[in-house]
Amino acid sequence: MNTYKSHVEKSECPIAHALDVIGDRWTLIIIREMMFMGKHEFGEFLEAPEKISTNILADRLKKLSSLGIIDFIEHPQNKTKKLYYLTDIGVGLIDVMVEVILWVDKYLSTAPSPIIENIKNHTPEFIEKTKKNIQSWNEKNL
Amino acid sequence: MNTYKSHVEKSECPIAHALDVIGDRWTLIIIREMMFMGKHEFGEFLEAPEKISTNILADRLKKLSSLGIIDFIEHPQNKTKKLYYLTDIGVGLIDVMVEVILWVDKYLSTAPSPIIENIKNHTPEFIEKTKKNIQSWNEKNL
DNA sequence: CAGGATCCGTTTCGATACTG
DNA sequence: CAGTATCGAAACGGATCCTG
Repeated sequence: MNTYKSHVEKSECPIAHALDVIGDRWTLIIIREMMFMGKHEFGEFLEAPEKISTNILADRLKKLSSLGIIDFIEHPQNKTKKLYYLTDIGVGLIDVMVEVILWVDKYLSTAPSPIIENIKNHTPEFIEKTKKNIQSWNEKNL
Repeated sequence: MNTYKSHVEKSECPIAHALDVIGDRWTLIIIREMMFMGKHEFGEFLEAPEKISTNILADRLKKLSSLGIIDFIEHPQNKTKKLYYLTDIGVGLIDVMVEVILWVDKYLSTAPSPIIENIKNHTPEFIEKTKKNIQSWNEKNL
């Protein structure tokens, strides 16, 4: 046994600051739904296969807002609704999310799917396309 | 309001399969300590600044083992100790971890640090160096 | 009727004391 | 010193209620 000298010095690894976002199942699910599924409404998030419950969803939406990762506006046609959307900080998480997808595919590989093939072979294009989708929604609605 | 047609079809986004690993604060901390700090022992993980408690640590080490992300051997000098190490699947998470680091730096920016500058400007080299460190430990000890 | 707050039974977490 | 047992605290799921 022989511990190598780490090339990263103590407390210089800032992953800690992301633990509240990345290290939480529900925030990740919400971000996934917004980022890749184009969802914006409370009721849409409830439809995610993980069956998030309403109190948890409300809590995490608040948390993500206070962290500056998402924000919301009033629904233009329905005063009782809000439209949640990713801020630039939130959109910035796409690189993390894509790496997660690639990792799952590479090592935990579930059934092969054409969309994963596409993401794998055209990663930058996929990221750009996703960002464009998000931004075009923002331009129309904000 | 105008929901764009998502380019990712329902249930084709496999992030779900990573939620147990990525969506858990403590597993992420353990992986960080192994990956970047070169830690291998139970007692070393306890020294992380997040102050993981012993039962949670034991639980997560078990969980990570059962997921195939880490494995362990008996300590060569001390029968009561185990040496935990990242498997190939675990090492494969480095791209995710690095993206998290870059995201934190870009958007949540804490104090600027030289090591982050280094990671930012030489990302592939940093990844390679980290992998090499891990692999050289593995070669010596497994 | 939709968002989301509240209440409550159950599960999980985590700090600490403890064991080998 | 690695790992377990215990037990109070917190999170969760689900139903229900409230408000606009």
